Amino acid sequence: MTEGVEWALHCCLNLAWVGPDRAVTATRLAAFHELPPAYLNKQLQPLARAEILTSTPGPRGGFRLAQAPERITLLDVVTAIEGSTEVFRCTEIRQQGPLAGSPELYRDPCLIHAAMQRAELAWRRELAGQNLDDLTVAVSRARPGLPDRVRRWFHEAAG
Amino acid sequence: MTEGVEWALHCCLNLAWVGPDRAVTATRLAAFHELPPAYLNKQLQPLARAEILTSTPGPRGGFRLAQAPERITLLDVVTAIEGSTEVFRCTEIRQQGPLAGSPELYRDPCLIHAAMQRAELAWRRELAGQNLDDLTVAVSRARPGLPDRVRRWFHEAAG
DNA sequence: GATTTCCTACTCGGATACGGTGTGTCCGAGTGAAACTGG
DNA sequence: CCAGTTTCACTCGGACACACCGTATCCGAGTAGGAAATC
Repeated sequence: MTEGVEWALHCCLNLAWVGPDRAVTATRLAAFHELPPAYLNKQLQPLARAEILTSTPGPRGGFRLAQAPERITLLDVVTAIEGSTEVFRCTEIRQQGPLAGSPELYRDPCLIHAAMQRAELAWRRELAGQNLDDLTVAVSRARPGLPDRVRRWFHEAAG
Repeated sequence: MTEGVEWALHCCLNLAWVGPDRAVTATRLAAFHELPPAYLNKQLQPLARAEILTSTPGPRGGFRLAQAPERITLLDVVTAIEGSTEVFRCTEIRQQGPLAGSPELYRDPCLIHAAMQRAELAWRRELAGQNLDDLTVAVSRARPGLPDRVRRWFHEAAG
């Protein structure tokens, strides 16, 4: 899995602290975790295309959450970065070889593929069951003072 | 995910049909699905290291299942090929940046990491819940005649 | 004919190239705010 | 003082290199079986 997923999740969480009123530039989001700014910008763009973030160019521009945190699931972020293709790619090799008959025999799904799909479905279900708001709640419980400090840091020197 | 996982699963299934009495060469396993023989051999080696298969060199050598099919789970095969590292790599970027304090503050786990771990655990649990024997049973139900034909093909011209 | 020796073909196993994708960087198009000018 | 215009710094967005890992191939080490030679 791409490390862009990790960056995107942390950035979404930070944007959740800041709130939708103020836009945060990719450079500033990168500075918060010491990430390469241009590359982070590149990673955030699929999130904007997926309508998880909104991006505004120009001065006082930047990124902000496009929806309420409770409406953005972890699955949304992951699929935005990694794409919606299954991680296990079934190339249907069962249809190749000396014993492979006519393609009509293979209308029923490949059972190995099906088994992997079940596992992947469980993974997706778990990811879809948690949203950004759950994360903010959990973090504010584990680190009561942190959210305000983060919010203040993003407000300061931002304009 | 590597396509080697798909190959390994199909090969393990075929070896389950053949049974542990006879060894099957990588070349013959490859021919059954029209795969590049040398590369398939390379993919089967981690399975041998993981003691899922046993490999014997020399004439009449090849691969065979090292354990009973019901003792080999899909998770075993996947981790043998892909490794046991988590697919989501937490690089602890929360510890980097201007607001990152001393490392002692980060003894509690990264909550984003924890959330991804939960999803991955669900995935692993689903994979561990199915073994090779389940697959053979399912296939023999969906395609009653297939197992015997596969068995015969691997027996013929093999010695 | 039995036994020992040698040889040969066969198999896995690791070492060696190639290509694609993730990683990282740079520059241009567009925008909004601020400054300047004129009334 | 205020409105209109111009300028300009700032931001995203996509185009351009680099590196690593998955893909693919080849050759050597080791082995088992059989053939040949010997007793």
